[in-house]
Amino acid sequence: MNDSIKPTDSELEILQHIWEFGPSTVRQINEALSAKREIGYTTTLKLMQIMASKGILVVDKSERTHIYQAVLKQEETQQQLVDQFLEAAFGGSAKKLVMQVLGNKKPGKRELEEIKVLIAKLEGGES
Amino acid sequence: MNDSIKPTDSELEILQHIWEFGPSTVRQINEALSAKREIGYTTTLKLMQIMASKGILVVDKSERTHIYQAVLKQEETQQQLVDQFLEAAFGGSAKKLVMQVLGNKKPGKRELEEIKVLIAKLEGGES
DNA sequence: TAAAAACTACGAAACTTTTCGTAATAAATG
DNA sequence: CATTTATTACGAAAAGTTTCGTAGTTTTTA
Repeated sequence: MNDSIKPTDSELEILQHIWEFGPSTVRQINEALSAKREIGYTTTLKLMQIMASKGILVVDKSERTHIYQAVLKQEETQQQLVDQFLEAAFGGSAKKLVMQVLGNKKPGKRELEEIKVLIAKLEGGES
Repeated sequence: MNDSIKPTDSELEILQHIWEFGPSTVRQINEALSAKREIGYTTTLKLMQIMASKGILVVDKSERTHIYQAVLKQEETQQQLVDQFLEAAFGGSAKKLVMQVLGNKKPGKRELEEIKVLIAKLEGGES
């Protein structure tokens, strides 16, 4: 049931690009990564091939230029990542993580409003 | 200035024990870890020695049984971890992370209250 | 005091991740 | 059509992480 994945940091960089721009080619991703740091084309290719073999990405090979897309939805993956991070870094306490983030990253007024709305909803929809 | 560390998952398990119980011996930590998973004593020892060599832990060798403690405060380390995680998994958006955590972990009423208090403080202390 | 238990040190194996070079092939270009 | 460019496949090196065995000491125990 619990096929919890564990993308590495490099893999997350790739996922983030796919989340933002949709199914992508090796070249597109390599160009995005190259903007941030030096990385060879075949390095990116290999990373993506490994991600496919792990079942993180799925490949469309119908054309010569392969197209990679994510198997899981962004939200599913992020949820797993949050769960793992919460456990590893905050002993599982969601409250501590939220307080830490709010206290130190200081979101703007508008974002705080959205968060308050969500909290109100959570308190209203009493479980 | 920015000596950003990157503890591995094993290292975080060890840090969490030290955060909770204070400076510890290898035996104490090994017993805690052993409760969760199988791990040999010398494995734990080696991990802690490596953490010391990386500057994550500092060792008191004045007695035969060495005592290890964390170099950075829990909050400092967690802040760095949050920063890195935010960047790697949520493209740096604190709001998205908070919304995701609140939405899926559903903290209890009391915890939500604490969070609201913090938000009120953040909104009051207008920047 | 002899044997057992507790510790540290150290090397190295097994894995994983990251990186890239080389080769083979297909497509585009001059 | 010959050459350059784009693409995938593959192997392997380099670096980092995790694991543990063995050896050498010191301490405790029978």
